This record gives sequence, structure tokens and C-alpha cells, in this order.
Amino acid sequence: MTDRSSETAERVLLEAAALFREKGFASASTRELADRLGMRGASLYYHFKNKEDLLYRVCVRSMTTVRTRVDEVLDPRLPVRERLRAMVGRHVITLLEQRDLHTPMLTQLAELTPVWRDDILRRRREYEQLFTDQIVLGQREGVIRTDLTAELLTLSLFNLLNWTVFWYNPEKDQTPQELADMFVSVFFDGAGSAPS
Amino acid sequence: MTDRSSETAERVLLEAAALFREKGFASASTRELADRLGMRGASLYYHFKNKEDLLYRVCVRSMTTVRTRVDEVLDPRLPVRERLRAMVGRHVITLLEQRDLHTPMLTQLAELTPVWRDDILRRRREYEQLFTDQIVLGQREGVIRTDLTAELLTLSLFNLLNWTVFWYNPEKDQTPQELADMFVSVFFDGAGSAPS
DNA sequence: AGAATTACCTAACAATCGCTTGACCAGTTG
DNA sequence: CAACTGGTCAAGCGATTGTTAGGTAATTCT
Repeated sequence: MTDRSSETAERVLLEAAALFREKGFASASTRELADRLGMRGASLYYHFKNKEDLLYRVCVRSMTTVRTRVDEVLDPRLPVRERLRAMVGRHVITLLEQRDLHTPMLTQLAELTPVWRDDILRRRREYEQLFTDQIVLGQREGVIRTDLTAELLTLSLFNLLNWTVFWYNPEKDQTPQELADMFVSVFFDGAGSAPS
Repeated sequence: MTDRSSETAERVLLEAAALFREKGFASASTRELADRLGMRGASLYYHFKNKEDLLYRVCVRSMTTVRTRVDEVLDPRLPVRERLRAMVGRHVITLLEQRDLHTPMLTQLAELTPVWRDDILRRRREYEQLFTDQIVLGQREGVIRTDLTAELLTLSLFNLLNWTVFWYNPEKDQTPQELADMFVSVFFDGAGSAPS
């Protein structure tokens, strides 16, 4: 694996991610991908086994990236609530700053053969477990409600965060950091201003 | 338009919705759709103009259905908070009880030509405005926080609710009604158990 | 009864798809 | 200089795609 080869493979990976986000995996043709990269369709197969392999590697890259970036801010010295706040912030910022990379992982998983899909889903569960663990800790410490399971609260959290990739517009909307802070606030405190 | 024709068209519409949910619009072939319906590919074109028309009508049906079902519970005599609770409940229940119909509208919109997509997006904005209106009312009455805009709270609400179509499993998970109640609770009161 | 319409069919079209084969050539190595 | 390797290419394969043209049996209308 020479420098030139790995650099090209990287270019292909990122352009594929962008194309998959724009058109969806099935509607994105290998010919259009090659055109965008200024190469011929056949050349793609020197760097990747096939089209599905391309989507799989995009998803793997997405998961390892977001996982690494969240691990960086997972500081056990912080109070649970601040720790979660930092993790959610990193999650949202990473997703929105690299939408091309992460959107296919969130929306195109169904296009993968079960064996590859399951591999990505396993990585995703491990990643989400990081958040569930903190929520459980928060429940033990009494800062997070215990009438709902940590699993459902985790699902609610990712519901809240992940759908943003569909409508986020970097030109009109707030910065990812601002948006992340708002989601954290909504998640912890809710939309109500009085006890129900 | 005879009875037989409209009945067949209805069968085609619902089967198409199911297929679009399973495979995505681009990966769903008209031949497989016809096979499922026990007819030939060409016969589809007696009832629908083309494949895109099929997706468009699925989305229209989705929006009119959910809109109608939410309108039914929009009772101005209820307190704002209870009114929103009822609307959210209806939204979630309708989505989860008719996943085949509503999932394509939520996930396959990008496959539509801009002119049709914009038509659906307009209907969706009108629908979401129903919720924004109630949130604004709630803010005026002091039962909903005012440090975040009603628009962002609406986005947060639909984020929370809509992503559920990706993971909901009717065999393992709670009933749609139970899930709706939990989401309402998370949305209004948040996940925290103490003021932040 | 004859004419028209309805709802589906067979057959095939042109276009596009993912992917393979085998050759080409620049750059590195012996 | 010769041999080799890494990366790209042209050409085309077979399969599948959405869609159309034209026909047919059953039903409905006049």
C-alpha cells in the first residue's frame, strides 16, 4: 500500500460518502462516482472490492471517527451531567461537521447485506452503550429520572440528535455547537417550564 | 373510475408503500411490486403514471392520513399541555401502526423530483405548524419554556418522535400508546430529575 | 345484439447497471 | 538497459431496469 494508493482510496471513500448522502446508495452509480473523481469506472475496483464494500467502509469510518471523537471528551473527573453534556456535544458536532460521512451510516444501512449490516449495528450498539452507561450512572446518582429505563432514555437521546442530519442547513441554522447545547438542554430539562 | 379499479389501485398503493419501506424506492423494482400483487409489470401503468408517481401518492396519502388523525384530537377545550399530549400521541400511534405507509414519506423524499418533493414538504410544514402553534400558545401561557424558539422546540419534538420508525419493533417494544406517553413525558419534563 | 370501455396481458425496447478482462504506461529496482 | 510493479484505462459482458405498444377477454353501455 503506497502513499499514492492510500491517498486515492481515501479520496474515493470520501467522494462515495458524499454521493451516497446525496442520492442514496442504490441511486448512486459507480460511473458517476468515477466521473466526480476524474477517473474511469474500472479504476474504482483497484481500490475497493465492490460497491457494497464502499458503503461498508464508509460506515466503518463513520463509526470509528465519532467513537474516537467522543472518547476524547469522556472525562471521568467531570460530574455525570457535565460528562454527558460533553459527549452529546461532540456527537452532534462531529455528525454535523462531517455530514457526508455520517449520513450514509445513519440512513443507508438497510442497503447492506445482513452480515455487513450486523457488523455496523454491533459497532453502533457498543457506541451507544457509552451513553447508556453514563445515563445509568446518572440515575444512581439521582440526577437522571429513574421511572424510565436507561435504554429508552438513550433511544430518546439519539432520536433527538440523529434526525437533525435530515434538516440541518449550515447556512441558515445555528452552529453545530449552539445546536448541541440546545439539544442537551431539551434532553435534560424538557420543553416544559412548570412541573406536570 | 369503477369500484374494481379503485380497489386495485389501493392495493397497489399499499403494497408499493410496504416495498418502498423494505427496500427503499430505488432498490424496489416495479417487477417485484407486480409479482407481490399477482399481476404483470405493465399492468401497474394502468393505475399509475410511473414509478415516481407511486411514491408521490404514497407520501400524499401518508400526510393526509396523519393530518386527519391528529385533527380529530385537536380539542380547543383542553389545556394546551393536554392538547399537545393528545396530538403527539396520535402522531406516534398513527406512524407506528401504519409504518409501511409513513416510513417512505419520512425516508424516501429525496428520491422525488424537486417539484413533487416540494409539494410534500409544503404539506409537511403545514402539518408541523399545527404543533408549533400549540407550542407558541403554551409559551404565552407560561407552560412551555421561552428561552428556545417554538420552531426549534418543534424540530426537537419531531426529531424525538420520527426516528422511532427506524428501530421500533412491535414484537419487542412497548405498544405505540405506551411509547407515545413516554416521549411526551421526555419532551415536556426532560431526562433530568433535578434542576440544572 | 353490437359497440365501447375496462382491466389486464405478452413481448419487447432502449438505457443503465455493477463488474471483469486484458492491455497500457510511468516509475522503480536490479 | 531490462524486468517488474502499481495504477489506470478502453471495451464490453450479462443482467436488470422503467416503460411502451399492441392485443384480448370480460364487462358495460346504447
